[in-house]
Amino acid sequence: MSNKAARKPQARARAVGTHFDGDLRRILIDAAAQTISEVGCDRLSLRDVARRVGVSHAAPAHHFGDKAGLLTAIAAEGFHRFIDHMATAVASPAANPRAMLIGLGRAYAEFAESQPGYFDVMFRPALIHTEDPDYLEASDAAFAALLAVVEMCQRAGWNTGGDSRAIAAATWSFAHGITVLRQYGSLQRHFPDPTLDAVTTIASTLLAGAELPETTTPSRVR
Amino acid sequence: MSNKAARKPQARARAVGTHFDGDLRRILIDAAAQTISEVGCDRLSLRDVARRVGVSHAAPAHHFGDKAGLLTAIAAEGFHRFIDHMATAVASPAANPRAMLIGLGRAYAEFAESQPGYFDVMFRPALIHTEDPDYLEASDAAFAALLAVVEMCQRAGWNTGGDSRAIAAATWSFAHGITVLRQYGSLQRHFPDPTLDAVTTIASTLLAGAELPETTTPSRVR
DNA sequence: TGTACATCAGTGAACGCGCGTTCACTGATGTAC
DNA sequence: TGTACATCAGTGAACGCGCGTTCACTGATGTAC
Repeated sequence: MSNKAARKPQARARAVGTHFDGDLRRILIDAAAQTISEVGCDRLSLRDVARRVGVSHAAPAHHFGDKAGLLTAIAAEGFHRFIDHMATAVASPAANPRAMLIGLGRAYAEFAESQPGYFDVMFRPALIHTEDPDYLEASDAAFAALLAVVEMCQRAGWNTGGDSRAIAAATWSFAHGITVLRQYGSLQRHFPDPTLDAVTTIASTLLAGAELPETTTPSRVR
Repeated sequence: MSNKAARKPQARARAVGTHFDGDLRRILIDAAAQTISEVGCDRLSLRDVARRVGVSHAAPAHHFGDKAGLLTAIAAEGFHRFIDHMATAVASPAANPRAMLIGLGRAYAEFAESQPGYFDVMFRPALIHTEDPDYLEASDAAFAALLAVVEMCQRAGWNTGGDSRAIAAATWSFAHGITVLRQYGSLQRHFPDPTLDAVTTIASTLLAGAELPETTTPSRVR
């Protein structure tokens, strides 16, 4: 038995078994993500997922232990997909660090839009087993990937004095904020363009705004 | 009958009645917000709220129609409290527009931290009656207040060429992202300082980072 | 090749639970006359 | 001042529902001998 297998023995279902040849785990995750994209995290039920897949309602519990176990597996899978999506965005040519960071924000919003079932679970710690090693590993890898991009931008001469972790946290926060407010429809209400171009505009706008006078005192409103 | 009363006749319970003299509506909202801060939006039940207040389980439905009605009332009340909180933050002296915007982000995170029961409902459109006039009015007023601050900063010479609505959307997004990632614990995991000072640092960092070279091409990672 | 056994994915019946909503009602209060 | 009536906040019993979890089980497969 290898160290890796000893460390997470139940991480992947073995491709042997009776009715589904070990695929049921993955099938259940896919179906659950699809269900979440339709009805939201909160209305997901194990019985509904089982019904969609066509297995008994006890099957999901058999694979994931409990409901939080299924959601945890979805979140971990979501972070892996997220990392892949981000890597694609960063790999495409960007003229400069600003364009790259803006592209990252855009990719973030794209991911949330194209895979809402996964995205919604990734940031709902109350619903999952946050101490699950697979989940933590995937979540940390996502942050590490973002950090790598930030450091690449710094090596290109951007914001060289800043703490890269703080910059990464700021970038993540900004992208996350745009994305979820967009999902909620809050941004659309006040900023009519509903397309991803709006994200680009918004991101550019805040970055542009940073070039502000340091010493002027603004006049009071009313 | 005044126009205002005609416009929203059911907006406030009249201070007449039998057992609670019309206060039960407010008491239920407070208790529900408290409950949400303890167990989260999703686990709120009308019966639990009624139990805490000490009334029959049918009383909340009597006042709010249904569960979404109660949550809608909480969201509207939350936006009103939010506006008050922001107004206080903006009223305190700020040396320049950047400090003012950072203070706004800090106030945003403070509000979410001090009144989580309200904050959590304000951005959960799936759970409320989003077409409710009170809710829409309160939500719009909050955005208008933010817009006023942005325009004040612009009048002080900051980012004068930017579209004020886009800037406001960007500011809101950034503050929202920091706030919810902090709530989830995602930021704490990668950026250890758990205090509000971290918010200030993060906000400053992104704004500082905007002063980036426009034409440099970053080197590829790996 | 054949037999016996171990494994384990998936079953389906049963459980107890808390929920939202409905509805006929009670009883205190305000008001018209 | 007294009477009759309308209003309406809050009651409590009853409903049907879908849920998560448990558990003894079935039956297909892999493996040891």
